[in-house]
Amino acid sequence: MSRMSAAERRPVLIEAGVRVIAREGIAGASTRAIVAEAGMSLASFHYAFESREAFLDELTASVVARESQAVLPLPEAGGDMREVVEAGLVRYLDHLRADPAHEQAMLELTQHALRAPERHPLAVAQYRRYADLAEEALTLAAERAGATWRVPVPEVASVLIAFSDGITLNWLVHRDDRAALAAARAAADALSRMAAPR
Amino acid sequence: MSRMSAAERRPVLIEAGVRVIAREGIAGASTRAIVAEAGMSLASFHYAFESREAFLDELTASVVARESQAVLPLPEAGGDMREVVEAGLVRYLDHLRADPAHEQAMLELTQHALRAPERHPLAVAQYRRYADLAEEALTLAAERAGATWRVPVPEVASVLIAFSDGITLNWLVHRDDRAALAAARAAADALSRMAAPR
DNA sequence: CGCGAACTGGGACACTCGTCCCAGTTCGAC
DNA sequence: GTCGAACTGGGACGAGTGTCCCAGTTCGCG
Repeated sequence: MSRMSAAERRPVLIEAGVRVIAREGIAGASTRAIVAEAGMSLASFHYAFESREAFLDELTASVVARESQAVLPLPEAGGDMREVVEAGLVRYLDHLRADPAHEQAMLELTQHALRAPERHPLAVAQYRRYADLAEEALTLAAERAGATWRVPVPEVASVLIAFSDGITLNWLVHRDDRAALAAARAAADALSRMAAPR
Repeated sequence: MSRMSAAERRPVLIEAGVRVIAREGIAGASTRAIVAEAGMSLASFHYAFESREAFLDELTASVVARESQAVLPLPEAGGDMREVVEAGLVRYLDHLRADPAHEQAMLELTQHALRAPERHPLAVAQYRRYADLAEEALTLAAERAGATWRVPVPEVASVLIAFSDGITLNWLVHRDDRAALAAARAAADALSRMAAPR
């Protein structure tokens, strides 16, 4: 590997790590597998990162930070709240179908963070980010639909995230687009009932 | 370890395996950790099971097979469909709160099964079992509420499972009972709208 | 009682893992 | 150009892994 500063190396390793985890899971993401994917030597890894755990923590944080293209911007669908929310969920489903490995990797990172108490804040931060995105999307949706949320937006967002997670997990198991769409429709229905026309 | 036939040993090892996975995750469920938990020697493990993977497969199947106390029987709540479904979900939440490690273990087993194509059928079977339970519960709920499902029950079940999964995952991250209840209420609302009074 | 099959414990194997070390190379600053 | 710091590759380490082997023990059956 040509010369490269530790600071430049970190993002390269993280990209490689994301690819390996998507392909093989966290269990398969050994330091050796990661440096092989990145095309560098093992020593470079521990020159750039203190440990594999520290690497995984930074990877999680970094991948979560840019988790935004999935839902936003909302597709420009008109209609009432139900339709707008459903369009948003359908858009998310498209994203999921386009890159299932990525979403599966996110799930695995969550579970990995859940396993050790000292990593729990990472999982919370991950979901904090999801919540921010969801709130933004929901506010936008209310604007589009000309409605207001009767329930505080953060609470609506929390329900939206729970629904998306469940739909994701089920789609990963069955790869059943119809079922996912049906669930998305039901979710949109439930969510839209937390809003009232303005 | 006192003398024991391979056939008797298998369930004992599986119980031990479930405890280890709940405590330490699949990654921590080494053959040595499992036999230590079961109080037997390493050789007994491979006398009873061909390999660790075969063991995990059988463990998954066995644990899924008896996954039923969580939802059924439905608590005897009267009321309309929304109330009955909500009561069922609340009951599931109680079960989740009582033994989070178990639900987390189930999630990990699903993801483990999703990782290798040859184990994918196991994940599907796991969800097939969930679907059966959900269908049973939904049919019972319709009876209780004196209503009928306007949508085929299997489809309602699939939505119910997606919602429960999502609520579970989010509760495992945040341990936020209020948020889980809010999501359960929203889910019950959406589901009940797939039924009509008889 | 005897005998063959079933089961046992302990040790060993080949391997992978995260991490570390160290002698070399390459760079930027002076 | 020199020099010190930054970076490199390769090899080694100790620990942990799944699996296997084998000499012993124990049991049920005849």
